[in-house]
Amino acid sequence: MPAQPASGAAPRTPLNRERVLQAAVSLADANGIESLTMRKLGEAVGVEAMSLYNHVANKVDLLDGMIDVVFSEIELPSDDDGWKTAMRRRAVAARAALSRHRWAIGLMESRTSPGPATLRHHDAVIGCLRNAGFSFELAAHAYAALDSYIYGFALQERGLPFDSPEETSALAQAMVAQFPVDEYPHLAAFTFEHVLQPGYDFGKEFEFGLDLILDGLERAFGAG
Amino acid sequence: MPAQPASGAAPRTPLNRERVLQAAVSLADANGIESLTMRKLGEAVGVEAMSLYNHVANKVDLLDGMIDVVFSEIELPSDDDGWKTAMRRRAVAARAALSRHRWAIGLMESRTSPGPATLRHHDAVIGCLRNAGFSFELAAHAYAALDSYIYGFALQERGLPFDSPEETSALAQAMVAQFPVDEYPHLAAFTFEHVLQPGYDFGKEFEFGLDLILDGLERAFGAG
DNA sequence: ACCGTACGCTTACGGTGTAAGGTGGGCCGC
DNA sequence: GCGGCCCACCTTACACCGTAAGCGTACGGT
Repeated sequence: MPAQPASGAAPRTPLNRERVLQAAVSLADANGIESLTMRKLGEAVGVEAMSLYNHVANKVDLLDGMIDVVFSEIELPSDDDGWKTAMRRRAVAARAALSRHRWAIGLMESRTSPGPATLRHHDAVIGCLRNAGFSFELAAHAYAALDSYIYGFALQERGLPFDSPEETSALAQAMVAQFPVDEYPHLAAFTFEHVLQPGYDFGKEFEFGLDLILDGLERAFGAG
Repeated sequence: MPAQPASGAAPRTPLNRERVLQAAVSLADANGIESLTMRKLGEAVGVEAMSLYNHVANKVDLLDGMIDVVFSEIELPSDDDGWKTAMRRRAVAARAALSRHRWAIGLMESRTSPGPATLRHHDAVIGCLRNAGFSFELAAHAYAALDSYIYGFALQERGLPFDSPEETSALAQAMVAQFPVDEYPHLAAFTFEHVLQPGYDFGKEFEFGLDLILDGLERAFGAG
C-alpha cells in the first residue's frame, strides 16, 4: 500500500538531489549540524531515511553537497573593479555566507572532493588576481592568506556562544566571574575594560584584519 | 573476580583524568578523531568504557580537555624579546601544535568552556601585547587577526589529503584530471603551472601571510 | 503491451554515547 | 579489630546513528 490509493494522484514530483540538499541546509541552519540525521532529513522532505540514498551516495556526499550550496551563495568576484575591491567584496560575502550557515566552517575538513560551485569560485578568484597582473606565486600567497583569514575568523565567530553582541557580553560576564581573576590578570582586564564595554562587537574586527592583509598584498604587488 | 587474585598486588594506580586525556590525544593523533570512541579509549587505558565517566563528565568534556592539552603544548610568549618576534614565535608554535594534532582545529567549535592552559595562553598573549604598549583596542585587533589567520591556515592545511607535498601533488594531479579543464581554466593553469611544479609546498605559505599581518600591525602600532 | 529503471519502502545490523545499578577493595572512626 | 562508607570499576540496557540488502510499484521508452 504505498503512495496513493488509486484515485488521488498526488503531486508526484519525485524529489531530487537539490531539494534534499536545500532541506539539509535549512535543517542544519535551524537546529545545528549535529542534529542533522538521515532520518530527520527524510522526515523533513516526506520520505523514509533510506530513500535519500537514491539522491546522495552517503552522508559525506550529502555534506559535500551542502558545502557546495554554501559556496554557490558567495557572489563571484568581477574583473570590472580593481582586484582589491573585488577581493574585499568577496571576503565580506564569504564571511556572510559562513555566518549564515554556522555549521559550514566545521565541515571544511571534508573539503576533499569539491563541488562545481566550489571549483567555479576558486577559478574566479584566481582569474581575478591573474587578470590584475599577479604572478602565480603572489596569487597563491594572496589566496592562502585571505582564505586562511576568512575561515579562521568564521571559526572564531562560530565559537561565540550566541549571536548578538549583547547576549555574548552577558555570557562573557558569567564566564569571567567563574575563573580566578588574579590568575589571569591581563585576560580579566581585557575582558572587563574592553570586551564588556558597551559597543564592543567581535564581528567588527573582521574588516580591520582584512584591510591589513589587503594593504600588505598591495604593497607586495607593487614591489614585485 | 576483579583486579588481582589476592597475592599479586598490582601497581594499583587507579587512573586519572590526565592519563585519560593523554590516551585520547594519542588515539586521535594515530587514528583520527572520528574513530575516538569511549569504548576504544577505555580499551586503550585498560578499562571499560563506562569507567571513563569517573574521570570525565561526558564526551564533550573529554574533547574540551583534549583541546586544553593542545594549548598546553604551545610555548607561551615571553616579554623579553619585542612583541613582534614574540608573536611570531607564538604563531609558529601554535601552527606546529595544530599540525601535530590535526583533529584539534575541527574541535574548536566546542571551544566554549576553555581549560586552564587555554586561559593561561590567552592571558600571556594579551599581556605581551599590553606590556609592549598596545591599547586594548589594538590588542583586540591584533589578537583577532593573528588567531584567525593561524586557525584558518591550520584548517586549510588539514584539508590537504596527505602529509608530504609529494603525496599531495600526486593526488592533486589525479583530482585535476577528473574535472573539465576548460570549465575552470584559471584553476587548471594555476594547478599545472604552480601547484604541481616541483618545490611547491603549501606549508611554506604560512610565513608570508603571517609577516603580512605582523608588518601591518607594526605600522598600525606606530601610527596609533 | 511490455520491460527496465528509478524511486520509494521495510527490515536488520553493528556501532555510538550514556543512564542505571551492582560489586568489591581501601580507608576512616570507633 | 571492625563496621561502614566511598569510589573506582564493572555489567546491562536503551535510544539513536549510518547504511547494507532486498522488495514492490509507477513511469518512460520501444
